[in-house]
Amino acid sequence: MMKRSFVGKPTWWRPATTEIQISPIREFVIRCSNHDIHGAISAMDILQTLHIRADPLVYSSLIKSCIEARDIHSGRRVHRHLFDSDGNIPATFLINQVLGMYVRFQRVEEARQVFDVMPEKNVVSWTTMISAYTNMKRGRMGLELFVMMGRSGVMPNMYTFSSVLRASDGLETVSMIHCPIVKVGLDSDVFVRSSLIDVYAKWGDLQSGFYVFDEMPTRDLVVWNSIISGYAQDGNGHVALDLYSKMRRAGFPANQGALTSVLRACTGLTLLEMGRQVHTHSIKFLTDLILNNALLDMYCKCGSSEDATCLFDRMVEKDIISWSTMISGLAQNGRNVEALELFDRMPLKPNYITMVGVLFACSHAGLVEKGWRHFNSISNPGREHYGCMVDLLGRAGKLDDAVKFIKEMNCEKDVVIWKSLLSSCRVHKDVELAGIVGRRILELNPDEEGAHILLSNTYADSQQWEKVREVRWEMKARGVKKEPGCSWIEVGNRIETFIVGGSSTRTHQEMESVSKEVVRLIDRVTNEGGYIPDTSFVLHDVEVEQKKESLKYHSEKLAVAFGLMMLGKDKDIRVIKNLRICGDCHNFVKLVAMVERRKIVIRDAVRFHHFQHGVCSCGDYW
DNA sequence: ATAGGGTTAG
Repeated sequence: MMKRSFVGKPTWWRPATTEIQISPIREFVIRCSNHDIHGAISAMDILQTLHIRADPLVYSSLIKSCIEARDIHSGRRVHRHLFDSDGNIPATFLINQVLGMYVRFQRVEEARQVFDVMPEKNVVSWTTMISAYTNMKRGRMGLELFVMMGRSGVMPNMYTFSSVLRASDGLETVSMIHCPIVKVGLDSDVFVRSSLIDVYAKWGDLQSGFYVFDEMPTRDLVVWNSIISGYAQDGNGHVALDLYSKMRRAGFPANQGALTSVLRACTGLTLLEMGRQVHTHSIKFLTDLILNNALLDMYCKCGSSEDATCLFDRMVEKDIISWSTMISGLAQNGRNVEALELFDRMPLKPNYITMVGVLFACSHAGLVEKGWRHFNSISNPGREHYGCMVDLLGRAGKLDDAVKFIKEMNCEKDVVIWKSLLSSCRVHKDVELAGIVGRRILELNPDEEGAHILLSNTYADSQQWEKVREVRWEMKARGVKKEPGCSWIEVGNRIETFIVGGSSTRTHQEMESVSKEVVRLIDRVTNEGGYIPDTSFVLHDVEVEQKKESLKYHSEKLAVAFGLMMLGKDKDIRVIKNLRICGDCHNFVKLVAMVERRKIVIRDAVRFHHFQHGVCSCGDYW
């Protein structure tokens, strides 16, 4: 009798590859993967011991489930399965899915390892890696991969371009990427366009960004917001607001992103009333963290820390930006102690920016000891932190300590640091040190306007008119111009601007009545508040009467007078000034707030002054 | 299977 001989395993035990035989298991795996990943993977283990290769859909479904369940361990098991089963190389699209999974789990290096050994990389593989790197702020690597991709002969698509644009490190790179986009006609894609607009704006070429925007046949909300936020961030709030209303007229609804950009524009322009209006539109998005943070910042920077506090207390979710915004916002509004208390209550780890706000609060509250303690708690202090400390020591009159600190500090001694010291020299009338520091600044940057002014002011304080003339002459020779004092106030839906001695938005006649109001106020505070003009703030060597005359027309006085004339009794007067408020105006406004029984808020170049009942929130320490 | 915009200091 012939014996039947078997070679290897019996035929019925052969790896089954047909759809019919595996389909029950496949269905089991897919069904499991929705609620029980471990069970599903165990089923895969069984398949493997049976030498049954699951079909791609099974893997695809499993990977998706792992991502959804945020289960990286199971993800790794599926990954191993994919490559272990009998040496076959998985389909590229499956490996791409594995890449995507690791990227989602923030494991770019793991993704990279898989990517590097992929035999066939397609557009998706490359794009997944490039966008992973750009999202992790590793743009350099993203660009490198983009170049490698080109060399490997794979054509980028719109997905690739919109990702790689965000990795660009300067205008040169942007235009280098822009060229091929135009060449292959991918600039019609809205994603590519919004990336282009954003990245042009980011590197300071808003004009090119606007050009990309302007020639678009079809736009969507994101494209609109890209250009709006570009202008808002560039400090061009008026253009941003104008574009926003155009967007609304074009029929687009205001979503979170758009409202956030509009708020930023309001913040930049210090438009509190408009900001409030935006707030009412924002209640639809009550829980949007970014929008809330923008609102906090708007209220703080528009001088209403009360509104900011109220919103902050109601916010369900707060991140480090919310806390940092509130801390420095309170400090900018003279609520330094509260700022520091808030910092003590903060449940999150402070970052670089948080500590800038904390030190700012210490320096404006004159808390030297506390400032030192906080400074020493920073593990890796940077330029801004050193700057705050110089400010802190200088303001407190510890000029020697400030000099010592600068000498010993482990960071570049730039113009900002020296300017901070120079302004302390002026406050504490140290003419000698001012001369040295001023010269130092002008060596670093001969066209530094602020240093010239500070220096000449310091000399003027101590009546060294010869030196004042010297500095003024040097400014003239260098063509350095003093920025004229300028104040503005929001009345109705308009902004009224006042420059020294006049107005840029009112007629001559209207100015006459504003001047009359200033005179009336001066009389009133002189009689009822004992106001004496402090002519030491007039910096030219002229007769006393002439000095008094010139003080009258400081822009902040005009703006305050205008506000009192135009706004209802129940409204606070809110004025913004481009330079620092002068000492005479500071005293004057304190008295006006008292005799007129009004709350007056002036934001100068550095911070807010809240005047009420004859005192200022800064405690005259500024 | 891969893509775009919005928030804190200076």
